[in-house]
Amino acid sequence: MMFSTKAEYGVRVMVELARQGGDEPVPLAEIAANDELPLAYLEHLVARLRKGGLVESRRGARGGYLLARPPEEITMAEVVEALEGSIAPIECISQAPGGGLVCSREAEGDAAQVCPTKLLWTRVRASIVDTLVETRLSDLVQAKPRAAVA
Amino acid sequence: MMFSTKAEYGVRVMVELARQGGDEPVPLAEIAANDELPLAYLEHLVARLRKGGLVESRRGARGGYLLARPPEEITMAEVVEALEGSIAPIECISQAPGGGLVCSREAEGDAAQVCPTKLLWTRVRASIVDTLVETRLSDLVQAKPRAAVA
DNA sequence: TGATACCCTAGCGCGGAGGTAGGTTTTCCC
DNA sequence: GGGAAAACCTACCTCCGCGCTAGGGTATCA
Repeated sequence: MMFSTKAEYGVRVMVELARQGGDEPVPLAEIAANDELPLAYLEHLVARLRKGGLVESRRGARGGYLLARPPEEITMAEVVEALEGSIAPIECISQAPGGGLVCSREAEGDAAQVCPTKLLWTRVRASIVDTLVETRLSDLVQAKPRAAVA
Repeated sequence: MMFSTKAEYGVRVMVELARQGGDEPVPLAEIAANDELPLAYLEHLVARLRKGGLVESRRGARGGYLLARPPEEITMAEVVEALEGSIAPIECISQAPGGGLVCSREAEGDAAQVCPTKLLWTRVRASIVDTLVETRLSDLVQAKPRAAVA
């Protein structure tokens, strides 16, 4: 297993918000009920989405959450990163402040000492990020006949 | 973080075995010393590699491990799967006994109920597996001047 | 016969995942 | 103005798997 339920639940919330479409804010309680997810826990996740600039909130009665941008302009890379933190397939690989990837195993002085497995994890990371960037929120929103709109 | 150190260490062991090349079995203690990894822990990992048919062992004095096949014929998908178990980006997705992917969230009776996020995780999984299959052990083995062969 | 190495089972400490609890603040509607 | 509805914030709690360690047993060589 690689992504936690943070990513799973969070993506579901985003899909649900995209479905409701309008300018009317959607209360979290409604989403929690629809997807049968724990409300209190969703609050933590949606806080991350908000800090990531993916979602906006309206407080008070008749409040709730809305997408900050149209679904076509939201990539799943943004969503997953907001929820899980920066995407790395393995602990020793992280992104340097410049875009490049760093392997903590080759930090030592010897420049000749190249980590042989870095190639693998770099490739894996790239393929994950690529498909997350290619997949937009709008791709996940289908017509699914919403059973009952209470 | 997505793969544990099981994958990290295990891949390193495989690379080390590929480097030593020959028909001479390599004792695990040597690999542990070279890579500064805990021997007792490596024993657990290499057991998985053996059960996965990737490595063969010789017991007793002058024993050790060898690759079961030449490095060009070993994909990283096999290695990672042996170490980590079946590759799934998220808990609710698993592979059915037939190759297809199953989402535990849509098990219920209604056939109309399609999980909207399944598309995403299916894509992610596919891209990971693809690059793991494409990358072979031989790709990771470079000339790295081994400092001192004791 | 001893040293060397693989092999197996058990257990343990810690951190993070996956929540729960309870309060505070903002906003709408009557 | 006074609820009620919702977002928001902080603190906590439990459980499980990761990353080991420990201590044996067993095969094989010199």
